[in-house]
Amino acid sequence: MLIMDLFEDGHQLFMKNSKYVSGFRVTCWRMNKMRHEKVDIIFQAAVQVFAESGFDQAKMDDIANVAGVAKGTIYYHFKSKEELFSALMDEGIESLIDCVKRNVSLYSNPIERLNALIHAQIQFFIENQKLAKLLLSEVFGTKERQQLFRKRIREYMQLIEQILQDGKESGELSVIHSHELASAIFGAASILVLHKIYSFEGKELEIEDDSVTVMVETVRHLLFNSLMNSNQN
Amino acid sequence: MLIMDLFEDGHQLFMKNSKYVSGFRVTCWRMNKMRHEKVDIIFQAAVQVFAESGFDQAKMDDIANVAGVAKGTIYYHFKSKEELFSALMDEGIESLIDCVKRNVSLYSNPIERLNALIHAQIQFFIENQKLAKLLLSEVFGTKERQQLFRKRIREYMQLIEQILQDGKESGELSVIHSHELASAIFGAASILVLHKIYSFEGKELEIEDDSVTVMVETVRHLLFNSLMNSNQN
Amino acid sequence: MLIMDLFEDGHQLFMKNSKYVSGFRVTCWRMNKMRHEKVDIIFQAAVQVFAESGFDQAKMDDIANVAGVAKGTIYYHFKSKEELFSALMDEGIESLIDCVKRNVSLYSNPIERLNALIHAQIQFFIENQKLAKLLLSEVFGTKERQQLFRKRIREYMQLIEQILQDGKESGELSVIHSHELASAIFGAASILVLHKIYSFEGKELEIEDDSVTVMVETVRHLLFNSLMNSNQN
Amino acid sequence: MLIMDLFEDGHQLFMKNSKYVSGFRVTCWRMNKMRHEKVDIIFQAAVQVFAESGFDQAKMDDIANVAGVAKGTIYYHFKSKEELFSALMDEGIESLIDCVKRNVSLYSNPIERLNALIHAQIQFFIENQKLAKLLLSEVFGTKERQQLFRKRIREYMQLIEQILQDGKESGELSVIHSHELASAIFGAASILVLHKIYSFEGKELEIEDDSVTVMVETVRHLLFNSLMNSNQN
DNA sequence: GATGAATGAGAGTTCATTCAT
DNA sequence: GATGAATGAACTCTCATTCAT
Repeated sequence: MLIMDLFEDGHQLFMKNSKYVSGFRVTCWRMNKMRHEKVDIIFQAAVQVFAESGFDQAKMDDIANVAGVAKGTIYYHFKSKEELFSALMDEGIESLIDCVKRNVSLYSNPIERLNALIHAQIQFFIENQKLAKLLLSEVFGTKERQQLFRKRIREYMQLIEQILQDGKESGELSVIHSHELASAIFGAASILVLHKIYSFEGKELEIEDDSVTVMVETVRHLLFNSLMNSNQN
Repeated sequence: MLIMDLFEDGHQLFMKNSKYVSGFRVTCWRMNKMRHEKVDIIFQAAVQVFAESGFDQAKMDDIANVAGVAKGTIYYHFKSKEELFSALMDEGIESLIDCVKRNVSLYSNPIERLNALIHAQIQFFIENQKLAKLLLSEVFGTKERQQLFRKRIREYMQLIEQILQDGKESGELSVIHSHELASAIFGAASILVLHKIYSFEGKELEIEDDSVTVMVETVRHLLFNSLMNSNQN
Repeated sequence: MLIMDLFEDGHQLFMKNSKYVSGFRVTCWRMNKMRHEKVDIIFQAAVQVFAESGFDQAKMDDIANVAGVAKGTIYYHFKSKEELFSALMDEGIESLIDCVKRNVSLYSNPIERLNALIHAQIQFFIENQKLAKLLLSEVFGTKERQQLFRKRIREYMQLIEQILQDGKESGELSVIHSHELASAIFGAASILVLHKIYSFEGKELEIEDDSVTVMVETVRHLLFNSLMNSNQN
Repeated sequence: MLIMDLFEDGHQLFMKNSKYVSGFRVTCWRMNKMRHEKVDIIFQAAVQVFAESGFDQAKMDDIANVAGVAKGTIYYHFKSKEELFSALMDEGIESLIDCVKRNVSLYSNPIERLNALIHAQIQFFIENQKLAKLLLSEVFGTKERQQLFRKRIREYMQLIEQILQDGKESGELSVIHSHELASAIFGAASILVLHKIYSFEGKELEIEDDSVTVMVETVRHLLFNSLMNSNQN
């Protein structure tokens, strides 16, 4: 029996009732931060424009236009383009971590926890495709600013690493180089989703789409099965 | 016996005698393109500057300074910043594909081929860290230009996918969703290396460094072992 | 006997009991204009901020902050930044003129009147250093607005000129080009004080400071003695 | 006999053949700095625009228009508005100092030297009226940048002070508080000229104008005569 | 072939002013 | 009377690109 079948029925992601808060859809029953309404409008516009064009190409004018406010209004609420972007990314990464933590915490078994993590991460990225693009395209760059994002992403990877180590200690997981493995797993799931998103050029990938299931299955297969056929031995 | 031990002695990467051609170290006995000397100087400078700053932040002035040529000279050889960058990326991706193909072609067994691919890709990125940064930070973005790079990266992923399918057909590999799996594998290896490169902040990661072995082992473990301990059954 | 000894004991400046009214210290028993309290608070803040930064660099935000009122409140009481500034300068110049007139009027002898004027002007600038900076840095500029200030400063210079002409007519003063002389005298006293104020960078020059006496002596010496030694003849 | 008659015939200012170099008319047979032609054009335009509007109100666009170059050209030669302005002021103050030094050095007698200084300064300001406005309106302000100008102006005042002290020591001059006196003399001559320039609103004050003589006479009278009539004793 | 001074469209940012509350 | 969020015109500065030499 494949481990990937383990949760097929039982588990429910903490993603119901998700709603847009401050630009990207925040899932997991996350508290709505109460915030000035205009700030939220700007956040949403910023996510869209930054995701479309990347940090450098994004113009404050465009963000203002999309938000339907004057350019000055953005600067009334954010000190600079940089700060707006950072606030965005911080909130994004925090949301990812919150969401995944919440889903993982439902299980105590490392295998189940890892499974939940994979599922949550993929689903989070699908539900927040703009953020996914932004995160993964801006997190790897050499600019000063991007070092901060990598720091925060490392926090997320430590989540993974912790599960791996727990499982190793309890003997339930077979793990070597847990630190490296964590980033490999993060990379596998992230690039897979990103690649899928881009292959849809234009249309948004729907959360109900079968490909979500396919992606989850793929990563689970990678983690919990050997690609070598057992009848090879 | 772990598959990852399979090649420990025997196989030799096609990476000996690598030399810098046009800016990034090109491995695998790749033919030196014969080119105008100035063009090569510019290429090398461009790789460095683009890798340091990303496409948007990189200034033609800086490239000219690093290259030690006048700004006009760059424009004599390249139509635009865009074209210079594209030429760079194209050559980079082509080098990656060449290198990996050459190493994979040494084996006929899908498992060994996959193994060789992993090894080659990781080593290529370590030997060409600047290119690695550039490739992975510029390939995921929504700009027009980046779509072309993704197209070329997809070529590389198809290399992986082909091996997976061959192994599936021959019964040697246990594969589902080979298309998705290919990008997951690419992502795992890429992000792992990138993460390692960035964790060295400042110093360059040496090819002799143990961490290279660690990274190869990590990906192989992910591919060829189940993270579930067999004694779990 | 030097004329500069003439008044050493006897005369008392009209500057006792000076108090701050509308931002700069107003001396000479000047009537407190009864004014809306908020207006005075704003005036005081404005003097400070304008003196620190000059007209152009001064921000309405800063004035509002220093005053502890909302920006809108300033606009409720003053039509514009320009008007606020003009009101300030007008009041400042008016204070200077009032103060000097009052002190001069104590004497009937042109020499004594001139002497009193010098003393009063220097002391006024020392007691209102911020105003002094503002006055002298904003009065000489080519902007439209500054022409108005120059006009008012000319009023002050006419005070000087009148004394000179009176003395000339009565034969008590030896004067040529009284109009030009008036501005030279104004310049000598003003720049001397300003230079002194700036040489104290940071600390405020105290009214009790000896340098006040020194400055008064210096200008008197310039006016009432020849720099040529009499034994030169 | 009045000292102000002393030089009426004999002395010749080092101001013949003056020509514009880098924006303001440089007198005193000063060497033409050999400089890129465009830089000079920009300098001249900058002097004009800065003198018309002051630093803050001056727009780089205007300078570019007046100079007949593109805005970018200014930035090709000067790092910033600030730097352009500083270069201008530095050169201006240096020119003043050079010119005055040269004229003063023709005489050995402190009285004659002081006389030459007055004459040279007034003539310099008349020949470089734009610079005069700029210098005197920007030198007294509280901005960081202006502290540098004051420092340089102090250099000039030290020239005056040195003459005063020399004369005091040789017994030829009757001086008290030479430091303060120096700035008073500077102020008298400067404000006198500035006041005159502004009173011509519109037309340029010509160097041949009688008022130049009047101004020189006025300051000399102030210095070398007592305003008190001798028959007062 | 190579140069680098010149260009100018375009971007981020500032801030006096307004006005609904 | 007082507020402060919102505005948008205006400004400085950047930098890819051009072209005369």
